Order: sequence, then structure tokens, then C-alpha cells
Amino acid sequence: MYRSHTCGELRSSHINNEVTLSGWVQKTRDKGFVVWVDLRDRYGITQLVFDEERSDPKILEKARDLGREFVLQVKGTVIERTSKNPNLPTGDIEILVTQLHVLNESLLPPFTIEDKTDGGEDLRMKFRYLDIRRNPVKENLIFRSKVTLEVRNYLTKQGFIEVETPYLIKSTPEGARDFVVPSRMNEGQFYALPQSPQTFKQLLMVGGLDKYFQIVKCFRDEDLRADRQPEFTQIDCEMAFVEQDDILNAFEGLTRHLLAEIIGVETGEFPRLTYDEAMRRYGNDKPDIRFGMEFGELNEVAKNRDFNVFNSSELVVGIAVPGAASYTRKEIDQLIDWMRRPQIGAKGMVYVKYNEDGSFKSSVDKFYNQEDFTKWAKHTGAKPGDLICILSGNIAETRTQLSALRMEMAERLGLRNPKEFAPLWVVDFPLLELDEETGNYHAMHHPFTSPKPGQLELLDTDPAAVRANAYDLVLNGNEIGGGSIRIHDKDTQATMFRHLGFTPEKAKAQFGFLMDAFQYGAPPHGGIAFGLDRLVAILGGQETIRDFIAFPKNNSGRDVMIDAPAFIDDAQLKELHLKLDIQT
RNA sequence: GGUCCGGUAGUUCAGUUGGUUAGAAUACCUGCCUGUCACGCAGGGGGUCGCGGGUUCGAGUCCCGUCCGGACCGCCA
Repeated sequence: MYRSHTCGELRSSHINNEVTLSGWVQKTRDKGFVVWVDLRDRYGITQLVFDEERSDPKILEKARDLGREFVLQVKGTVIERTSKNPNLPTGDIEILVTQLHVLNESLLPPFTIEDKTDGGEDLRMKFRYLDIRRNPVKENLIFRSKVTLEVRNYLTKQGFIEVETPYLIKSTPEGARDFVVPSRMNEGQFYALPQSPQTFKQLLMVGGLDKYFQIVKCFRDEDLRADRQPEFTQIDCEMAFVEQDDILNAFEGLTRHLLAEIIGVETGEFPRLTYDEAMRRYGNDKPDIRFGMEFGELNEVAKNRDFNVFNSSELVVGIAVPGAASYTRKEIDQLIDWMRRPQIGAKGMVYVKYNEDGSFKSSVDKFYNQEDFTKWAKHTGAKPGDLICILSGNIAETRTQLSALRMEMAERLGLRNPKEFAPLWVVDFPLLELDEETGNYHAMHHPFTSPKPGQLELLDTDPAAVRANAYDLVLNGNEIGGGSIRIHDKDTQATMFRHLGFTPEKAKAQFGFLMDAFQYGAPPHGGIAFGLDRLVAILGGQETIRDFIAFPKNNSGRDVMIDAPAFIDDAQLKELHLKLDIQT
């Protein structure tokens, strides 16, 4: 028996018990006459004691030689500490060790295994198995396990069935790039790893399973970000015989359950914003509504003077930054420079200081009077002490830029409190999106999304105006889930494919199986998928999903621990009928 | 595909206008220490300044290239 107790559970009630513990050496403190060893396992830390009076001299000597991260098994008596440590749950007791067994020695770890480690990101990833011994990482993984368990419990109770769908499927040209897998038995042919189990879950609905979910890995061969990994986990869900409201209600229930069970936060009914409203009020289809600074459109009150920049703009729009009227000229110039960086790309920014005394001072005093500014303040909801920041230009770009400013100012003002949770639904997304490069429309969500009733005809005349039965769940400025009511009849699906530029032959080759299935009584259905990594990170109050993934990839899609991806040898290539077009 | 930031001791970092033997903290090692728990005290070892080239009497420092890491834009149905 390696242990009778864990390193986190012994208390003063265990005094005089004979116990056996196993764990890692966190640290030794050699005071000469006495040696203490902090023994750590997943559950906590227990102090071991060896001294000249009570310990076998051989064991005391052995204890002096212990290094960090040695694996020990000890047998001993639980005794009361002479001086207790109130910062440690086990701080009232210690183990007077009678048997010391080194189960395994350890090299000196390249960084300290402590909550505030001295190790950098790179090193921690390379030695991730050591990083996982640290509390912050360990607790994140335990937290993730709790969330997935709650998801499974809740959905199962609601009658959902978890079904596994295949990972080796077929590549589809639309959307993200696929990771592909060469087939040895089918010369020259490739599987693709799924970007999502989309078509399979729809086929499960045709199969009559009615309520499906799966916690499933998905793969996209696109560039990474702090909140994006090439392989990631979705909570993938689909329901039959549902309308949009049924889906929203079902998964608002799941989200509310998670917030209550995991965080202990009770949330009311989630607000529902249309996509158009979200863009108008926040310039963003995933608005963070933990704070205000809503957009105030100023076309009516700003385009009536000699200021050509505004007069020639499609949109003039501003936000009121609370308390920022006190910014110095230098601080405002720095803010404008920040807005002009290529990442944001604003050409400039007009500002109006709404002074505490009720007067206004602006960069466009030449063109506007105090009466104008009063109107601007009203439109942006500015109060004395606020700084009104105004951008102008074409609608889409200006909104994107002002949204970036809104988020930046919220960050600087500390308004993005990770302990606060503000969920909302964004609904009625456009069905199609114009690809600026090719000039073609492509599906904004995916090609199986149904248009709003009666809008199918609009596809020919004004494709951009068609709205879809598509929705996102947004939490604190992050898209944590998205879905749609699907097309379930083959004619509508054929129409959609035609508008997306698929010839009937190509549509048949790519998605023939789905259109075939739709001829055999496909029920009305719809669903949603949550990004689990992102959801867990946000619930945990953090932005970087990497910290919630046991073995994540780095910025360039590499696993620096196992050093993947890697070249394969010629024999392997030959077997797969592959030739590389590069020198290795 | 692009922009920005970084790479110096095991680790995290500092290093002034280009100028003597490249520093600090921490970790590690040795010794001391009768209750430590961020123990303390004394001492010690530890460096191809990512790599390659250039400028210079002289390069950690300036220039060019390259590799690696991070953040972001494009991209992510």
C-alpha cells in the first residue's frame, strides 16, 4: 500500500495515527538539528519532520539528501506541531517519519514547481508534465473536468444522447482549411479531420435520435491566437422538431445551470439582440455588455457644418469614455496614435472633452459650437467629466475601429471584471457574407443554415439582406456558442448550394449523402455548438485557453514537448504514395 | 502572407553614448543554525550574451540576414 492518506487530508483529529503518505518533495528546510520536508501530492502539502532527538540517525541523514521533486513514500506518526502554520490546511500537524523510502529520484526541475513559478511560457510548455504539478495549471484542469461533468449531467437529464461521430471524414473546400490524413489503402486519397461534426449530427436527426450531444475534438488548419488552437473541443448539440426559440431556451438553460453550479452566479433571462442592433450599438457581433459606452450615431447632428471629414463620411459615430475628460493633450494624442496603428487602421479621431463645469473643448471647435456638442453628448450619453471619442468613415470599418476603442478603454478603466458574467444572445445573423477578395457570397455560418421564413426569394435580388435562423451565445465579449436552424428539405438545400456557387455536380460530390438523406423524411432540426476551451477559460476568469488545455500547441501550431509536427521517413512516405516537394 | 515585442547564469531579468574582469534576484552546492514553513547567516560554483555575417582599434550594445518564442492583423463556413 503506497498510502493510507493523501497529503491534503490530515488534521489534528488524526494525531497519534500511524499513516503512510506518498508524494513529491516540494522543498526541504534543514535547520541542523531538525529537517523538514514538504511532501506534495494533488491534494495538498503535508510537512514531514526528522530530528536528532526522535529520528533514527540514518533516516535523518537520508532526509538531508532529498532533492526537489524526489518521489517518496513515508511511514510515520501524526503529531501536533510545536509551531502551527495557519496558512496550510494541514498546518496543525506534521509526520514524525519512521520509514523513508525514495521511490524515485528527480533531476533538478528547470523551473520551480510553485504557484508563482520562475519559468517562462516556453519552458513550461516544453516540460508541461512538470507545469501540471503546479496548482494553477492543475486547478484549471480540475475545473475543466467539473464543467464537462456538469454539461454531461445536465444534457443527459434533459434527454440528450451522447453519440460519437467519426474523425476520419471528407475534406470540404468551404470554410476553414482542413487537416488531411493520407490513406494507405486508397492510393492518392485523403481523409480530412472534421472542422465540426456538422453533417453527421444532422444525419443523426434524420436517424431519429432527436436530441444529440457530444463533447468532441474539432480541427481547423488556420493560424493560432491566444484563444484559438488547431485542435479544440466543442460541446456539439442538435435537436429535432424545434424552432429557434426551443434551442435558445434549452441552451440558455444549460448556460444558466453552469453559471449557477460552477460559479455560483444566478443569471436572469439572457438579453437577445439582433445582429443589426448589436452592430449599431456596439459595432461588434459579440458585444461585451458588462459595461456601457454604447455607440451614439451622430450623422444627424454632425453632418450639417463645414467639416468635410464628417460630411463625406457614411457614418459618424462616437462613444463617451467615462471620466476621461481629464486626459491631457499628450494622452489623447497617444490614444489617437494607438487608433492609427495598422491593427486598427483609423485615419484619425475627433474628441470632445465634456468638462465638469458643463463646457466642451474639442478638436473641432472651429466647426461646431457648444450647442452642437450638447447634442453630441446627448446622443452618446456623455456626462460631465467624460471624453467623447468620434470616428467617421464607411459604416463597417468605422464600427470595427470604434469597437476596438471601446474594448481598449474598458480594459484600461478596469470595466472588464472577470468575476462578472454578462451573457446574451445575438440573433438574426445575415445568411451570406461577401468575400471581398473574390466578390462571391459565402455562408456566414455554414451552408446548411436556413434563411428566415419568406426570405428565400431575396437571395436573387439582395443576397446581403437575407437574414438567417442563426444565433450566437456571447459571454463577456466572447462568442462561446453558435448555431442555427438547419435546412431540412432537399430543394431549399439545393437552392442554397446554387447561391453559394456550387454546381449541382459539385454539390452532389461534396454533400450528396446529405441531400440523399433529406429525401427520406428529414425532420425539422437545429442545433448549437459551444467552444468548450473558451467557455472554461471565461468561466475560470481567464482569456488564454492554453492554460485550460493539458497539452496545448504553441503560437505556430507546434507541440514543443513532443516536437510535433515532424518529418516522416521515406518508407512511410512511400507506403502512403507521397512525394515531398521540398528539400528536407 | 504581414506588423510589433522579446532571446544575456538552471530560471526571471538589468546591462547607460560601442570601452577594464558582463551584474542582481532566485535556484543549486558547502558549512553553520533547537521549530522552520518565501526560514536565517557565511561562503562557493555557474555565461559560445540564440545563430551567421558586417561596421569598428574595440560589439551583449550599431547594421544585415536567419532561427526560436510571444501578442496582434489577414485567416478562422
